[in-house]
Formats: sequence, C-alpha cells, structure tokens
Amino acid sequence: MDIARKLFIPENKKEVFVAQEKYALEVIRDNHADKISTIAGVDVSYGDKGNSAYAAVVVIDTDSQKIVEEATWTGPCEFHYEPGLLALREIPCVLRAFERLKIIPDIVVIDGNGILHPRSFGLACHAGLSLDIPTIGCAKSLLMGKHKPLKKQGDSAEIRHMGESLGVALQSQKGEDPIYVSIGHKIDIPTALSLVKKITSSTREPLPIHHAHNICKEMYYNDKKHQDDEKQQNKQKIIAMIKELRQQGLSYSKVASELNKNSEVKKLTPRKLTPRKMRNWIESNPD
DNA sequence: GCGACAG
DNA sequence: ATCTTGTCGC
Repeated sequence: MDIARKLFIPENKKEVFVAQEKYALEVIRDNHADKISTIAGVDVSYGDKGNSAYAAVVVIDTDSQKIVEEATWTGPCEFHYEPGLLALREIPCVLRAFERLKIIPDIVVIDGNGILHPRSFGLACHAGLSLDIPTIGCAKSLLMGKHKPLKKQGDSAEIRHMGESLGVALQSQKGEDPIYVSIGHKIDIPTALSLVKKITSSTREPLPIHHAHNICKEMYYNDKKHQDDEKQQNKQKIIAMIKELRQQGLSYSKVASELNKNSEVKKLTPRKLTPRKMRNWIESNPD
C-alpha cells in the first residue's frame, strides 16, 4: 500500500519536540472506523548491536483471527532509542514494511503509545497520521500516568495524568503484566479497548503484534550479521579458555587436546582447534 | 534539583 | 529493544 503522508522530522531534537506538538493537534480522537474486517499488527526488533532493524506487519481477519497477509523489511537502523522519540527509530522501518503490503487494513495496532506521551504524539499517532488509518497504541510498560490496580483478567483502568484521561491499562492475561492502550489516530478509547480485548484472548499482546514479533525474531536469528556476532562471541569465550590453560603453563598442543575433548567447546565451534590457529588467536587478542 | 523514561 | 544468567513449570 501507499504511504498517505510522509511527516517532516527535523534534525534538531528541540525542533522534533516542536514538530511532535504540532502534529499532535492533527490527531483525531473520535472513532472513524466502521467495518473492521482486517487488523494489522506491527513490530520491530533490533540486532547487530542496534545497527540493524527487522520490521514486520501482519494482517489478520477480524472474525476468524487468521493471518491474511504478512510483509517485512530489514535494513540499517539510523536512530538510537530515546524516550519520547521512539517514532524516529521505528517509523522509517514500519512504513517500508507497509509499502510492501497489498491489503489496506482497517485498523493498525502498534507496539508503543499513542497520545499517552509527553507531547501527546507517540509512535501510534505518528503511524496513524502517516498511514491515515485508525491506529491503536499498545505499550508493554507505562511511560507516564497512573492507574488503579487491576485484579482479574479482562479488568481495565483509566490511565490519568495531570487530571487528564490518556489511555487504559488492560489485564489482558492473568499472571502477566498489563498492557497500556491509548489512541493513535481516528479511534476512541471504548472502540479501541473492546477491539484490543477481542484480539488478546490468548496472548498478552494483540494477536497480530504477537505474530509480527515472532516474525521479527525469526528474521533476527536468520540474519548473517547476528550469526557472525555469535561466532565472534563464541571465539572470545574460547580465547578466554585458552588463556586460562596457557597460564597454567600448558603448551599449545596440550591446550588443543584438552579443549577438543571439552563438550562446551564443541558447542562453540564447528571445527577442531589446532595449536597453530590458537596461537594466531591469542597473538591477535593480547590482554 | 532529582528521578523516571514506550522500544 | 538486546544480552546474560538463573529458576520454574510442563
């Protein structure tokens, strides 16, 4: 699908604040969703020490709750996370995943807040204005405000801040932490809450977000950068073991025979260690 | 001034 | 968010 509107985001952080305050005035807090036959869920994971992003959007059918379409995007991540500026980090990735989607969903649920935000313009609002689709924010921790305690599954409580009602805490599953629902765009809280309740009957997070999260994780684990990272970490562990044995005065060939029969080492490296290879490792990793 | 702070 | 370690339940 096409992106309805690309919001201008200044370079300067102070100007980003001003832009968020300006865009917040455009957020529609009434219900503009009528026939809700499809719901999209979005999530983003990070790897390669925060330099790579993995985004997924999953569309489900509202009645059957079956997946009707998925789209993903992987690429470099340009921004570091900062509280209140999550959208800068996630929106570019999210929109590129939406560009690869054929269906135009009726509602979008996204991992993060809507108007429950220091400048009333969280990730879900940003996504809502960009896509021009009714959007609900669903955060897994409370960014701001307070609410009364939740007792049983299905309970919800207003989130209030400075005398304003900015969202709802929902005990979506028992024994787990609540989720925090707020308006993204073109929806009201009663509609958002009843919809989120419908799609959290078996998961803490709305089902399409849950699916999107799993897809992001899978992309992350399949990414060569992550696998290279893991190899580097394993190599460092083995180097530490070599150094330890060397300090006990063992020769490299003695260290090799010791480590090659160590079951821990067999899990860390696919190939056998040779004295020659170990000497190179140690010499290129001085203390 | 200090602490808290979506992902 | 990710990483690591340890603990618990099926």
